[in-house]
Amino acid sequence: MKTVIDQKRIDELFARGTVTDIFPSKELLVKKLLAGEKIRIYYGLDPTHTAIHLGHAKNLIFLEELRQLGNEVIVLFGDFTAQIGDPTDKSATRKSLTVDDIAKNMSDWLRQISPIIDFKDKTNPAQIRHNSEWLGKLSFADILSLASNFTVQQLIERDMFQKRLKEGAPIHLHEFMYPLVQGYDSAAMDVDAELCGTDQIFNALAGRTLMKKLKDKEKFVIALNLVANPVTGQLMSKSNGTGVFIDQSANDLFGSLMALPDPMLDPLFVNCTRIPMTEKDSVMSQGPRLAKALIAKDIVKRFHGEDAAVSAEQAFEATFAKGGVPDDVLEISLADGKVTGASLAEALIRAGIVPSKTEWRRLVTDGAVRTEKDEKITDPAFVPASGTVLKIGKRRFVKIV
RNA sequence: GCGCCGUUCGCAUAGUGGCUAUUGCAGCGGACUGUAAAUUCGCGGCCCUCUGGGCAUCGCUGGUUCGAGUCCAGCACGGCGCACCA
Repeated sequence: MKTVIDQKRIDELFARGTVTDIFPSKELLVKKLLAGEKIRIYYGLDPTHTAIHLGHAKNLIFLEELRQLGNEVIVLFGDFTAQIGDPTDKSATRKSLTVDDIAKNMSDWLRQISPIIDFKDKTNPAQIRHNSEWLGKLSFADILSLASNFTVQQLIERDMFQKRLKEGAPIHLHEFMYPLVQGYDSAAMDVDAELCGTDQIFNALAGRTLMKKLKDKEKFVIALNLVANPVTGQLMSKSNGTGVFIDQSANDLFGSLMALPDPMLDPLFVNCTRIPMTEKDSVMSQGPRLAKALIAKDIVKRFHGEDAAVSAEQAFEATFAKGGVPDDVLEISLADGKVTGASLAEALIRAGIVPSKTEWRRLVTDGAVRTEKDEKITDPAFVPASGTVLKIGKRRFVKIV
C-alpha cells in the first residue's frame, strides 16, 4: 500500500497535544511523512495484567491513524519482557509472571484492542509480533555483546534507579538490563520509529542508541503524554479510581466516562477523541455535562460503533437522569426449593451482586435498596414477588423472575 | 554461612502483654448534584434464631502467660550489611 500524503490530517495528528516529544525532532518526522516515505513503527505492550484503560488505548488509536496513513504498524507484545518486569514506577520489584499468565493476558488484550486497531485490513493490516521470538534466541554471548553498547553510568541515570539507590532499595541486575532488552526489540524488527508513553522514553531511547550502533539508523521516538487529571495530577489508573477500562459494554463505558471528574474533559478530548481541534471550543462551551456526553459518545463509538453509542447515551439518560431502570437488567431467580427470608440474599450472592449476607444487611440498613417504584426496602429478609425490580445503590439493578 | 531489620485490610501506615487492632488513600452506601467535583454523614472479616450472640483475624508452627499482633523458639519469605568462593 502506498502512503497517504494528507497534510491536514498529519498536522492535526501531531498538533493535537497528545504528542509530548519526538526524537530527534518533530520537523524531521513530519517532513518524512509528508514526503510520502513509509515508516515502520511499533508500539509495545507488556502483557502483565488484563485491565487496559483509555490511557493505553489512546496510544493504539494514534498507531491506528498512522496505519490508515499507509505506514507499517506493529503491535508488539512483550511476552519475554513481561517475565522480567519493567521497573518503571515501581518502588518494589515486580513479581515474575508465568508463561501461562502471559499467554492468557495476550489473548485477552488482543480481543480488547481489536475494535480500535485494524489487524484485518486487506492492504495494510496492523501486525502483531512477540518479542520472545528474538529475545528468546539470544545466547549469553549475544547478551554480553549487546550490553557492551551501554555503560553503567548511562543506565544508572534513570530516575527510578536513582530513587532506589537513595532509598537503599534493591535494584536487581535483570531490571537494570531492561532498557537494553527492550531496546533490542527495535533492532530486531528493524523499525524506523517507536511509539511510547512518556514513562517509556528512557527505554525507547536505549533502543535509539542500539539502532544507531547496530544498524546505523536514526530511529524516531514518538512520546505520547499520559492521561492525567490536570488538577490533581493523578494518572489514569485503577488504584486512584480514575481509570476507565475499555473492556466494558457500550452502556457501562458511557457511564464510566460520565462519572469522570470535569477536569478530565480536556485530556479526554485531546487524547481519546478525534473530534477536530477546531471544534474544541464549541464543544466545551456547551457546559461540562453536555461536552462530556459528546466526548463519551465519540469514545464509545470507536469501540462499539455509532448505533451502540447513540443507544448508550439514551439508556444513560433514561436510567440515571430520569431515575429509570435499564433495559438489560440482570435477572435472578430465588431458591428452587422453599423460599425463605434468606433467599433473596442468597440469590444475590450467587449472582455476584453482593459479596456476603452481612454486606447485604448493611446495604439494606444504609437505605441503599429500593424497588422500581422507589419504595425503600428496610427488611433484609424481604421476599420480593416475581417480577420485582430492585435497585441497589446507584448502579446495581436486578429483576426477580 | 554470620549479623541486623522487616512481614498487620486492595495499597500505605500505627500499635507500653490487657478487654473493641489505628489512621490515610482507594472502595461501598446516604444527602446535595450533572451517576462531575467539592462538601457532608455513615459503612468496613464471616455467620446467626439479630436491642443480642457466635466464630475468625496481624507470614507459618509451637511455647511462656489468667491473657500474645506485642515476649520466646523454630520455620518460610523478603531486605540490608559482612564474610566465603572466584
